[in-house]
Amino acid sequence: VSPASRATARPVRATLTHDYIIRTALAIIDRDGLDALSMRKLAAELGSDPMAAYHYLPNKAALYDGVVEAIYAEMDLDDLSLSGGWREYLADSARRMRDVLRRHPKALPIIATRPAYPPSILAMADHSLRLLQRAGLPPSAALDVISCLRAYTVGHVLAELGEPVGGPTTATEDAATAMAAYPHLAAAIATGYRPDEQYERGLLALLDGFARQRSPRQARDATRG
Amino acid sequence: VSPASRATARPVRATLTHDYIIRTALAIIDRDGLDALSMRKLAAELGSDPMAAYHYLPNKAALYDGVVEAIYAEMDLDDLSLSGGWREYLADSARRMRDVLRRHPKALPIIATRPAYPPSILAMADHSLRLLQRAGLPPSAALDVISCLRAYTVGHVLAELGEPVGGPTTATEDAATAMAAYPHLAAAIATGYRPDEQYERGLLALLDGFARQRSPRQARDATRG
DNA sequence: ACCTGAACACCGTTCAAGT
DNA sequence: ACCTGAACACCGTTCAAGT
Repeated sequence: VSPASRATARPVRATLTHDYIIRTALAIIDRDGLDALSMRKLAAELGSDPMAAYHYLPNKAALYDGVVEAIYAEMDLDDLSLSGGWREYLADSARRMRDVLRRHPKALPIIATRPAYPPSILAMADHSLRLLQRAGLPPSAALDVISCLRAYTVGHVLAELGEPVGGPTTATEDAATAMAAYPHLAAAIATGYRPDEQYERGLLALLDGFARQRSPRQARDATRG
Repeated sequence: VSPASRATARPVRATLTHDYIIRTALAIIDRDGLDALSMRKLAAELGSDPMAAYHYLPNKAALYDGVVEAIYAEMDLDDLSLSGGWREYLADSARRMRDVLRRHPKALPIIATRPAYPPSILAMADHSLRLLQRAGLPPSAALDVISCLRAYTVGHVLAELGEPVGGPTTATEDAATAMAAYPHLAAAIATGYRPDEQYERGLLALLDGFARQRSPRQARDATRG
């Protein structure tokens, strides 16, 4: 490595691979944000012509798809305990999903909206459904359970870490001042924001609620009063 | 109005107002999608120079903020019953939120990520907290409840109607083929997708779960077995 | 096969100018 | 005050060309 090439920071070049392109794109997103990722900037980071990536990808949307796939691939399920009951398994896999999303806050808009069916997610879903059906739930109800858990998890991470799509808000009144007129809201917010505890509470509430739906008689009794 | 100006479709021009600009922007998003909204296209629709809007808005991000605000303003709470218990009120306001989000699927990415504290939302939140505290919850726990409900609602609508941020996916394998290897998943999906019922199930599960957390002894008993 | 480079039709926004 | 129009520094992608 010559001193000159060391001085030019990035372009060390590793022959360009689909995988290498995707990993570089994810690095740019994590570092500079979703809007900062352009085909031209990606090329500069790769040390190639802006058009070189098009030999491995049909368009920029495919780049996004690859990035989402790469993120989900980070979720390893090997140490996910299969021995516990359905509640433990569903809770653990939801927490694991949350952890992965939280690792890439700048990528949340594409994670939350681009379709992706990576083996990790599908395997988790399949095992979840198996456990739920074994516990007495019909297939459609079981699917509802895991769909709602996923929706809750994505929504919660988005609320916690999601950056405004379309660029930063023009600083007008912030939350604190707007809420001054609402006493209960102001008081509640003053107690602080603890996203981990909040997520955990909602997760357990969802699981408890679904467990109760499993036995309708019990649920009906509890609803009164 | 001359025949010529009637022939040129759009540019009827109404002197340009902040409100009129925002409403036109929302109409473009609803019709053509988020990426189709450009300052130049907006100007064409308004019948003005591309720079005219900058007299009412500092930048495009402010346009997005206005659009989100306008969407939330659609939610009218006047007929939201205040007489029922906290569960009825929380369920109703969550459903109302969902209805508004579903009316603007193309705008979901900005709704889900841009901060907005419109009176409608704040008033709803405040009343919810009041009811929850009256039911015995401490302020922080009450805030957790409504935050989780909002996260769940946003996440669910996003999963149902969210279009891929960054453009349509390059058609590779679709969901159906990818899931062939996962029998429980395939069987569950074959039963069909009913988003309304699914949302309702998750909503009630969340509320049931939170209701149970309210009385810890009862919850602890139910957890075993 | 893999990569380049010019070119096209777009962007958001600045800036000086018009009324 | 309100709006225009040229200009700047960007975009994603097509297309012909190089090795």
